[in-house]
Amino acid sequence: MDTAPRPGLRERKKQRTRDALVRSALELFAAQGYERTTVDEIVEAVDVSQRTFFRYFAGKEEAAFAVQEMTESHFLDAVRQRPPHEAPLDALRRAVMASWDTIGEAIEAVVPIELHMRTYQLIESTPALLATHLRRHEGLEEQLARLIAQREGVDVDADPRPRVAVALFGGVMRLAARRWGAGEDFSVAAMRELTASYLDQMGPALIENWHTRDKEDREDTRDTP
Amino acid sequence: MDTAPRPGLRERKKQRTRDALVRSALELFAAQGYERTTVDEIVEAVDVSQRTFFRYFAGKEEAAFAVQEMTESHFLDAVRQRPPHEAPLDALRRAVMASWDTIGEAIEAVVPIELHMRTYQLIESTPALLATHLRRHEGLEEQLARLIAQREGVDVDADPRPRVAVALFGGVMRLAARRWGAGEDFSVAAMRELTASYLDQMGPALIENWHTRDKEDREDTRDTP
DNA sequence: TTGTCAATTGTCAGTGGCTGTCACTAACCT
DNA sequence: AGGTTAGTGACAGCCACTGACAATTGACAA
Repeated sequence: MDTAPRPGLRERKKQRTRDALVRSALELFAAQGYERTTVDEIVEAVDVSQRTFFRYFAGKEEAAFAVQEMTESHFLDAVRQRPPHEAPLDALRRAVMASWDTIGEAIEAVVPIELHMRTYQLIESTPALLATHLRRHEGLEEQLARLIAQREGVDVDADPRPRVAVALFGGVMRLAARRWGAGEDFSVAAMRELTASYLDQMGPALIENWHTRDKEDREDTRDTP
Repeated sequence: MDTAPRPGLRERKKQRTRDALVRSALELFAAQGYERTTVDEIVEAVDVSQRTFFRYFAGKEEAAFAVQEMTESHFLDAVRQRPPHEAPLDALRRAVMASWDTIGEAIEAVVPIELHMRTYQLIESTPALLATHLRRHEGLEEQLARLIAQREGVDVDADPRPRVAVALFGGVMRLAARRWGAGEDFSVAAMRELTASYLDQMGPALIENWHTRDKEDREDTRDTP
């Protein structure tokens, strides 16, 4: 089970180079923006050739998502650890909250958490990065759907509910992230509160009539009711 | 209100050049794929300089989404035309269905519908295009949320329900599109059916217990219920 | 220790998307 | 007709990214 028997010098060196590239990239991105940072600048700070950078990362973007990658698999693990009696959406919600609490350490091993939060904010505000982020998010939804289907003992392709449930959940999670990025408070606590409050609104938003009181409000100024 | 008083020779020429570039691009994309098509190839078929292409489109991608742009604003119009007594999610659903019916003509003015469907399929299957598509989709959701809030007479930023409702709806619409792209039948009819069936599952997916029968299934193997 | 093999890296040359600049031409306006 | 403006082409250049080949270095055995 232990995935670390003994890395070996070569492996360790590789890991160090990779981490250094990620750190260099994220710092430069945070300092001057994603587009205004060239790959040459990134590699210069680590003192490797540009070609080496592209051997570690398929593109400049991949370096920007290196830490995100970690948090995503961490979240998937959190979902897997949810007790099976929890309802699907409940399990997803609790998994998110739980993973916020424990992801910190893993991140710090590569970059300061604050830098990661700034990167996340940068992703939300940089069109090119946001686009890639959303594509990755869809990939995650597919994996989640399979997990949920497995949990509930149904077939992902035969029963639409796993994918629909995850789509609903994912839609709201994205909304929370978007609003978080548009706000002022870039703390984890703010993210957590926003997420919770939006998830709470899933039920109310589905209710047919949003106006429980003052029906006068709906006097139609149109001709055909 | 009429936005077409008299185009003028200059305007007409510009429109023709733009349409020709879109058609050329979409045909080449469909024939050899997005990445394998160079801008030089696109402009050569229309006999303009590469520089001109980039004066019409911010990038190669923008040409790929030219027709999508039309369908999106068409859909927004359909939402605006929904009678105010329909519940938000009901109005959205009916607007989608209605816009499928009437979008055809507008598309044909630029490219054959079949080419548009192939392009849509290409977008779903090309990572770079899919990413951009998803970003555009989020932009659309924001506009939708404002529309819904206006319809219901609430404040988009004070009341979370418009954005949540749209997020739920958008999530399911994306799921339908994704599954459509993964399937075999690339017809509008197939898309319509898929959409309807997934929207029907929104309620069921939110139900706490997916297993209506055999409660034996849920005997908890854990200690803390 | 040393020689061999394979993985990692650097160098170089090139492609393709995209931008700035500038001069030229064609459409518009009076 | 003549001046103004918009659209265009040609050219130079930046930057992300790739293929090919040579140089280096860790891994491992003789």
